[in-house]
Amino acid sequence: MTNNNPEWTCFSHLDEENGLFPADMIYSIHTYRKNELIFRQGDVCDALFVLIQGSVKTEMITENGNLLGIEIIKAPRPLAPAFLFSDNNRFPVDVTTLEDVEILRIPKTEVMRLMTSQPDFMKQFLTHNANRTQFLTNRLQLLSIKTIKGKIAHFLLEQSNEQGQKFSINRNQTELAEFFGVARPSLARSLSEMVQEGIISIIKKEYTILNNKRLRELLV
Amino acid sequence: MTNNNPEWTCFSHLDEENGLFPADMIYSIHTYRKNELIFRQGDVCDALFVLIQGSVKTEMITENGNLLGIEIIKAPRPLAPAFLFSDNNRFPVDVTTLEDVEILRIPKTEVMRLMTSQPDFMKQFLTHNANRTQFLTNRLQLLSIKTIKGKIAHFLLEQSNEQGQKFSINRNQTELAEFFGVARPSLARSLSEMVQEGIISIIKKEYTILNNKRLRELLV
DNA sequence: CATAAAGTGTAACAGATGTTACACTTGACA
DNA sequence: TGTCAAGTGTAACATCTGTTACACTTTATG
Repeated sequence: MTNNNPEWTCFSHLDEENGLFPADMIYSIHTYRKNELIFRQGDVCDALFVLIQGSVKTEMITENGNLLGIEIIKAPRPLAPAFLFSDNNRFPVDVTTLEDVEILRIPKTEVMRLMTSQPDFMKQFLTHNANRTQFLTNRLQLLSIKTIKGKIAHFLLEQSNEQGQKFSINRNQTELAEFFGVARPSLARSLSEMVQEGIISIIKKEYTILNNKRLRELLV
Repeated sequence: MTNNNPEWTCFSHLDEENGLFPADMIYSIHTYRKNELIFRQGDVCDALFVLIQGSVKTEMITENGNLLGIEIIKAPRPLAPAFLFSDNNRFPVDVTTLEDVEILRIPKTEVMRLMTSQPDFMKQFLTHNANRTQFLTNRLQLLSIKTIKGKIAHFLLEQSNEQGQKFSINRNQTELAEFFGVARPSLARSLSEMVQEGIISIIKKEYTILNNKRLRELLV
């Protein structure tokens, strides 16, 4: 999960007239200076906003999975596209620029028209939101598990689904602890206990699941 | 947030030919008996499945807000519509019937066609998914708060945004505790401490915020 | 190779929450 | 009105996690 979502790179070359969008698309471009508050929590979200230049920060769950706090969004990416069509279509957070930014604004009605006339646009929009939902669902599952060992088990079992019993994890303990929303020494304690109990082994960043059954039991 | 989502009631009368869908819509109807496992976690989700008769249970976050566990879905409602368009389009959970059910299946390509040809269908689909995302985001914010008093503060402040400083909550302590994912006596302890500290008052199910500032400080 | 920075293992202690148990209050209903 | 079930308040104790601190190991960099 990266901030530079390839789905939306088309927008970064909007001015090159690359033909992905109809010539008659209704839109406007807005520029803001560094450190401007451009959306407030509660603002009505009646258009699709796409960050096409620069970066902003919001306070929400981050795309790289860390807990609530500051999320930094870099162009090109849409801003809260899921809220455009929700019944309570208001921004859930404040959005502040980190540098000079350019934002593409497409009115909701125009988005609707694009969706019906441009299948590729629709597909991108749907896929982006679907991925976001899946990501949120997964994070929610992880956070719903209350014990640290349970979180570890959930995470490792997910990895092993994709990569087998032995795999490497490219995050250090500090990053993992943030990802789980726990304190680093607490994570280290849980990990070393799981190693001592023979459930997993850790050599550098190589994790091996030794006892699948007992790992599953930790999920609770 | 109710299980009988009015957005989708159109599907419950599909056989009445009410004209909401084109006569040439491609679909199939599948029936299952009670206690059948109809989807497995990991199954590819290549069509839109709409439960039009009966009820099923899944293990996920529930729509009424309780933590992981059994979610009961009653017709009419789509099953995991967000996963249809995600890159990893697989069911995140097992789905089991609770009674005899009927499921409408619309292939992905047909969904795409409907979306472009039927603006109302598209709108319903988008709105449903948007609401779901908003719901998940909100739950995630709540779960990200680690202290019980913080969760209570988040919840009460949300209520007061909608209803002012004084409002009634139609959940009992047990339900609230489940909603927060904490133990009931622990919730009771935190509530009574907040009352003693003069931050809120509780009379029956009437909650009043007495000290907005201190309540906010509990969010951390 | 030397050194600093980053990462890891671990311990002692504090604080928060869960568990269990029980008394009391309220509300529904015969 | 009496009775029972559901809901609430609260206490004692167990358990888990966070905090802080520090030593050790590994990695990056000059």
